[in-house]
Amino acid sequence: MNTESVLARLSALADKSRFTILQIMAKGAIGTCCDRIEAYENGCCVADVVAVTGLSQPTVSHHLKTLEKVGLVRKEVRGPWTCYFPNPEAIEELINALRAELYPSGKCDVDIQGGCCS
Amino acid sequence: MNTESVLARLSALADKSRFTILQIMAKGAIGTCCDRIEAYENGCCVADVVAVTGLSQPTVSHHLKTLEKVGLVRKEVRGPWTCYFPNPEAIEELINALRAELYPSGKCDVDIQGGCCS
DNA sequence: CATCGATATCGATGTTTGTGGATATCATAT
DNA sequence: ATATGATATCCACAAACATCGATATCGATG
Repeated sequence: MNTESVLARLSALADKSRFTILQIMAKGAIGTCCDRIEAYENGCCVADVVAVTGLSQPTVSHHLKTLEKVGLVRKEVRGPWTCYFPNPEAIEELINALRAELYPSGKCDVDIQGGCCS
Repeated sequence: MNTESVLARLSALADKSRFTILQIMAKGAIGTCCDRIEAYENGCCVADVVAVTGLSQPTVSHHLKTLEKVGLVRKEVRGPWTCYFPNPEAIEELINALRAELYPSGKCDVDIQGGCCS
């Protein structure tokens, strides 16, 4: 995972609305109106998120698109509904990247232009 | 860790400049100009970050303050220098929170107002 | 106490982005 | 084909924020 992707996922997660969407997906908090999503799938359609969050439909569509673009959710059209499903692997990748990039005493792979005295 | 703190840390991490600052701290990429920081401490003073990133001094001070406010770095005044040190525990806490909040099939602790059909 | 180096704060600016109303698109059923 | 429900896109607006020049504050030193 390159730094750009890490930053994109962090930005996607850092918004309250999007974080809430992922939470309710993860917790199975949505009794979906879409008759093509099984409970174990932890998925939801756009209207579900609108109902639970109180956000407008365009806003929800926009957030889901953002989450999909960075790989945090997977999109699947099922009949008239567009269904979204969480992608735990993306979170795991992000966690691994954070550990690799931000934990002290790793080898230096940053371009150093020298300290202020060099 | 409450959701508010998680979002604050994610926002702090999601900025390219701040992420870079944490990277160069973690990797020990700074040959510091401050004579009171030992190499093993992975710390740096403000001027070091200015030199390495090319950002202005006010911008660097602002970013370091942001990082400190959310607990990602620790601040310590040593003589004429203000030194900053990474705090790996904050990242670990964040990782644990992400796993707890966003991994599917946990118990639901989100306030549900019902799906769109309820 | 006066000066100097280091950092923090202030104020302004330009960009990004979250939001929602209006509208278009898409899939399905009749 | 036409209508209807579901979602995506377009557009505009407002709030948040990254950035930096100017200035203030703070610590050390002579």
